[in-house]
Amino acid sequence: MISMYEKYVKVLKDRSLKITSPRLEILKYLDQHHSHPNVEEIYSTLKKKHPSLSRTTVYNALEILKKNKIVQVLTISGLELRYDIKEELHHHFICTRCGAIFDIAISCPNMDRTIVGGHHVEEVQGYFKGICKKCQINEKGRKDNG
Amino acid sequence: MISMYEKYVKVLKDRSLKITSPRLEILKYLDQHHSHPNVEEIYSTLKKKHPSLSRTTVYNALEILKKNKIVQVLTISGLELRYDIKEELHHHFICTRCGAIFDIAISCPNMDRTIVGGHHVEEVQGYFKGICKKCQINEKGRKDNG
DNA sequence: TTCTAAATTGTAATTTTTACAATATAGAAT
DNA sequence: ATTCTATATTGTAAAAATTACAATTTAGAA
Repeated sequence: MISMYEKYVKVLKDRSLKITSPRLEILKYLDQHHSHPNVEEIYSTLKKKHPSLSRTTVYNALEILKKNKIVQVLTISGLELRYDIKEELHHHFICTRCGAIFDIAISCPNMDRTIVGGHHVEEVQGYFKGICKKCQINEKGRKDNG
Repeated sequence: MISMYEKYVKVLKDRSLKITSPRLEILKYLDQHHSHPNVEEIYSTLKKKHPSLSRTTVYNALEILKKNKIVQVLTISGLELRYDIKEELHHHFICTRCGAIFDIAISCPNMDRTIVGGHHVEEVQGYFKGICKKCQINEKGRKDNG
């Protein structure tokens, strides 16, 4: 039987990173929850099943995964860092009402740029901020009902 | 003689905001320094000429100016918020080596979008991260010299 | 000039992230 | 399998950015 961690082991092995339980758990969490969680969400969720987990370990592991381009860091919130498993390039939308972050799959000619203004580009992030679909409906209801 | 603050008074008046010394100074600072400063830079610089200024006032004033769309907040750093007087829409580049932020004037079809993925857009930010022109030269020199 | 809502100020608390030292462990070498 | 070492984990404490809040001051209207 193939372990459910097999794919995450491979991801780490491919980068010559040590296979550790916290790293596997964090990778699995990000792979299964595309809510762009912050550190606290990852930590508190995993802590339940792995009481020995340290918050610092989550920070350390995410830092290593970021450096190895396995995860992506979003600064969209301005309040805290949010994390995402790296897949195809895409933009993001954050709702200023509920805080939810959504992937935005639109074509963008500037996404693949390797140079802008003479500077060497290593990462491109497109952020949209506003009110999400769901919150618009709630807001409408609130207004309609006084 | 027209005060050098005339234009900032107008900006505030146009939004029915009270004309206060901290607000005028902050506006002038942002207008004259397009380095995308953080709160600490604004505060410590203005504090020299206006010793009674409080850090909280800088936070409060920037919050008001942001709400009134007079200044723009950049979350590009992830470490702290950086501020910019709002002018024509443009993207930004941050150097991960020296922290400098540069305006990037490139055309972008997604910049004027008012809806993405069904969500209502109020703000669009395009961030590029990498090594700036200057740091590339320094880095090269360092490598060449061992 | 008087008045009041709003702004400023300073302190304290909160939140997020980093620093660091002690312990534990993955994986290589034996 | 055992030993070894560089690296990872852990917990506590510190740092940095931001927010909360109450007291004082003030802009601008009456």
